[in-house]
Amino acid sequence: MSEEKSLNFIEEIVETDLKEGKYDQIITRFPPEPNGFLHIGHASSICLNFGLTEKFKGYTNLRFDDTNPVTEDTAYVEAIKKDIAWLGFKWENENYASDNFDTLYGYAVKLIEKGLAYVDDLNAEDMATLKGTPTEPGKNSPFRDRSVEENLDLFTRMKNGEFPDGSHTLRAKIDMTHVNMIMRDPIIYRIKHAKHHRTGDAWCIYPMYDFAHGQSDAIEHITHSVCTLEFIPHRDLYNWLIEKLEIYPSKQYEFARKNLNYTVTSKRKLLQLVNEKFVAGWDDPRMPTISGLCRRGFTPSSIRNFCERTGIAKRENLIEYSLLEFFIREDLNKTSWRRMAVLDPIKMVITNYPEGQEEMLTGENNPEVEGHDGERQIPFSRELWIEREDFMEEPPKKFFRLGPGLMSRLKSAYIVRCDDFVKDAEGNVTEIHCTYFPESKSGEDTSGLKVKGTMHWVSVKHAKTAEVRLYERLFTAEEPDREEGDFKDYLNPGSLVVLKNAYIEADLANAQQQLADNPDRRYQFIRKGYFCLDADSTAEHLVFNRTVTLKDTWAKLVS
RNA sequence: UGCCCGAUAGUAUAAAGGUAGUACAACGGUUUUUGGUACCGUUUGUCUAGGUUCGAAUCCUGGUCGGGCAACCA
Repeated sequence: MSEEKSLNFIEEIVETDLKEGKYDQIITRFPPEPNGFLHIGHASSICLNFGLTEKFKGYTNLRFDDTNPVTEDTAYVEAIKKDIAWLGFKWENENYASDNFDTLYGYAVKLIEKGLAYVDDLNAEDMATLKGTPTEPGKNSPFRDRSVEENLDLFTRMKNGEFPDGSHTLRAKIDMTHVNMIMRDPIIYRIKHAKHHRTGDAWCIYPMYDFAHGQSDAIEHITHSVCTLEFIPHRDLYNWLIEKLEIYPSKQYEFARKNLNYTVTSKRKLLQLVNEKFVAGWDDPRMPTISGLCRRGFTPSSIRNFCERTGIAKRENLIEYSLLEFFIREDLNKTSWRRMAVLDPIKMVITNYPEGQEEMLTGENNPEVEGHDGERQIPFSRELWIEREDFMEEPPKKFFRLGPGLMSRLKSAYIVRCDDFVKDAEGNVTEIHCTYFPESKSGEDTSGLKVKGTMHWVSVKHAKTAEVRLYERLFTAEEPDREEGDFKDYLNPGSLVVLKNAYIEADLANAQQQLADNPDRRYQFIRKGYFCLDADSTAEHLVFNRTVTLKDTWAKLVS
C-alpha cells in the first residue's frame, strides 16, 4: 500500500525543513475569526493545517482570532468547534488571541520604548490622505515624532479609556514611502469601547490583526503559519514585528483559497443571505457552510476527499461543483440504504391483481456491499403510486418505461404491461391500468420476459406521506460576486422546491429510529437520488433533504 | 503605469532539465431487476517571443493575460 502521492508545495517545505533539522516537530494552527460560520473554503485550510501535522510529526492548535469585539460572538466559537470536530479533526490546544491581550500590550509598550511606535491623533480620513497610493509615496503624520515619554503617556491613557473611539491610534513607525502600503506606518492598536465576547469590558483598546496574529503564532511557537494569498503583502510586516519584538520566528506561507462555482464564500456575503432571510440560516442546506453541507447530507469524508483531491496551490481557481457531487455520490453509494419514494405520484392499477390482496416483498438494503447490509419488507397491492414521468402517452423509441403496450419491471416485484390509461376533463392522465405477470416475481422469475426498464413504486394502501425538499444550486451565475450588480440578483429562485406530498415506502416510517440507531444513516431513493432525514422532522411529519441526484443519462439524452 | 503573486486539457492538480500524467466533466461501449453502480475505451493541454542546453512545462530575458495592494476588518 505504498502509493506514491506527490506533495503540495507547503508539504514540500515542511518535509525539507524537517529533513534539514530546522524543527523537531512542526506546529500549525487553524485561526478562524468567530464572526461567522465556517465554509467549504475553510475546510480546505483545516484539512491542510491538520493534515500537515497528521502526515508529519507535530500538532495543530485551534486559535480564535478574536481582536474585533464588535463582530464577534461566542455562538460562532461554538459553531466553529462543532464543525471542525464533525470534519474529524482534533486540536491540541484551544487558544484565543484575546488570551494574549496583556502580552500584546507589553509588546506595544516595548515598541514605543524602542522608538518604533507612536500615538497618532489623525482621524481616518486624514490618515488615508497621508497614506499615499500604490503609485505615490505617503507623507509623515505631524504626530510621528512625539517623544517616547509622550507616546507612553498617551498610550496609557488610551488604555485607561480617556479617549473616544477613533480619536487616537497606535502606529508602528516604519516608512511612509515604502512600496508596500502595509508598511506605511500601519495601525497596530485602536480604541473600541465595546464589550468583548471573552474579556468583557476589561479593554477599550484592541490590537489589529497584524499586531495579534503573528504575535500569537510566536507565543504558540507555530512553525508554519499558513494563510491565504491576500496576506502576502502582510508578510513584510509579520517579519518586521518578529525582528523588532525579538520573538519566536514563525514563518508565514500563503496558498490560494478555494472557490466553488455557483456559490459565494465570503463570510460577509453569507451573513447577508442569513440576515436578509434569503436562506433559513447558516445551516440552510443550500449554504456552502460546513453546517449547511452537513444538513444537506454530505459526509465528512466526502468533504475531506474533495479537499485532498483539489489540492493546494497558489493560482486562482474556480472548482466545479460536480467534483463535490462526485465525492458524495461515491461515498453514499457504498453506505446508503436503498428505499423507494415517489415524488410526483400518479396512480397505477393492476387490473388482474385481486382486489384486497396484499403480499410482502423483499428488498435488499444495499446491493453494493457484501450481505447487502440486510433487507426490508415491502408491501405490494393492487394500487400503486408510480412516478408521473415514468409514463408517456406517446413514448419515443428509446423510452424504457411505461406507455400504451409497453412493459417494465417494478423494482423487487413484478413485470407489468400498460394496457390503458384514464384522462380527466382537462386531458391530464390520472390513472394507468396495467396487468402483471405473476410468474415474473423478483427473485423467482420464470416468465422468460425481458424488459429494459425498472421502476420504483409505493403501494397506495401502505404509503406514508412525507415532505421532501429538493435543492439546486443557490445561484444562477458561476461567480455571482463577479457579475454586474449585486450578487443577490443572481439567486436561483428554484434553489429550493418543497414537495409536501411525496409517498414513501412503509419502512421509511422508521427513519427517525434508524437515524437514532445510526447517526450516519442515509438513503438512496431508488432512481431519484440520495436523501437524509432533516432535523425539522417530527414523528407525524417526516422531512427529507435531497443531498444530490443520481447521475441521469436519460435526462441528459432528452434535453 | 509602481510593487507583489500567478499562468499545464472544459475544471482542478502532478511532472524538482530527460515519455506531459491523474481525478472530475464530456463522449462511445460492456454489464446491470436503479437509464444508478462497476468495467473498458475516446477526445481535449504546457499563454507568447526569444535565449541557455544534447534536451525546457521546468532555468534566463522581454511581452501578454488574470489577480492583489490605499478598512481604526481578518
